[in-house]
Amino acid sequence: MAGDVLSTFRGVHDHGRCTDDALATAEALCAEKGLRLTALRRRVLELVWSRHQPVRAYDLLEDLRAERRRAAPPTVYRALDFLIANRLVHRIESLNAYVGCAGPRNPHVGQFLICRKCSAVAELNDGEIARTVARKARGLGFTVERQTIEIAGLCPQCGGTRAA
Amino acid sequence: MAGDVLSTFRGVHDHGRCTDDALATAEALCAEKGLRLTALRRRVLELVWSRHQPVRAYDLLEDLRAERRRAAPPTVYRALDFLIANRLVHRIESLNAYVGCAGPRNPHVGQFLICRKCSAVAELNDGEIARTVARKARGLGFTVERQTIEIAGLCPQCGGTRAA
DNA sequence: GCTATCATGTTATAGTATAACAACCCACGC
DNA sequence: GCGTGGGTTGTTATACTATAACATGATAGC
Repeated sequence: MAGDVLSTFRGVHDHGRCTDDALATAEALCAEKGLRLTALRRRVLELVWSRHQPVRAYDLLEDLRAERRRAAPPTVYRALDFLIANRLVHRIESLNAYVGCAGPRNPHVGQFLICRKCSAVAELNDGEIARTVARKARGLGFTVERQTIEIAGLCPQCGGTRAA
Repeated sequence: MAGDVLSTFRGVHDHGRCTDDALATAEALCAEKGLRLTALRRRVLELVWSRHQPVRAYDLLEDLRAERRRAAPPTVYRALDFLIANRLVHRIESLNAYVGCAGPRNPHVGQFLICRKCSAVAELNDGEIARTVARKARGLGFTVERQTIEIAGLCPQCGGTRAA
């Protein structure tokens, strides 16, 4: 097993459905935990999911402004902070961009395959990678708190080799 | 074996010496490859090494300006571009900062342990991690071009567990 | 020396993110 | 109901990060 692929590359799934699912899951999760998924936060989450690509903060801001004229940078950054803190969204460090978290209920670390051609992103949740990294770090006396693993290259559609 | 640790945490080595070594290696490498390690580029590389921490571009700029009044943002960014392209410097994506590459002659991928308390960074060159990541990605049909692996936490001095 | 090329200077601007304080809203206890 | 207290959002300003575009300068090979 290659591990769970929580978000697949473009074309491999029903995108409208995955957005709806993500919102429903977010609603349920926040209800369980007593978190306030306000209209603004919910809408930002929806906008993050609305493209199948990493989205930049100022693109979200532009979208938001179409329907909420008062939106300013802090509006979107604060919503993103909430969503990230509660694992509903991930930040892709190497792109300064954001993607919806594909499995907010799973314990996970944030491993991403990022296609440089079509910008599609797949989120992995591979325990073997996470454990290997953690073991090596521990062996050096380092206490791991957060793993940022971002793999750039070409997705299968854009020139990757066929999967086995 | 935990793999090579190419840059150790604060206090574990002779820092003045490692800076000198890095510069000497850079000189030699550029001479071999016909690259122009100009005074500016050499100085920026030296400034990157001069602290044992990730350095931000505008801190480098401030340092540079003390001795070269005409320095502007492109001055430092262009020098960094050259140094990164030739593997003499790494960019830490999660910090928007730069560190000297500890082993520019080794084939390597850029794996970093980053202490959130003292900001020390250790560069790993762990083949097992790199191979595991590459194998998983390949298994999904993805062609890997670049791995960004940044592990945040606490170094041994700041609260990490003792190394075995 | 000429010239092509690469390097640097210079000005301006694009892109990313946060500080600081004001206003609002809503759940809760009185 | 009525405050009141915390969390959310509005608002303005600014800090931080990076690049575009064009001018000028240095260098190497001919």
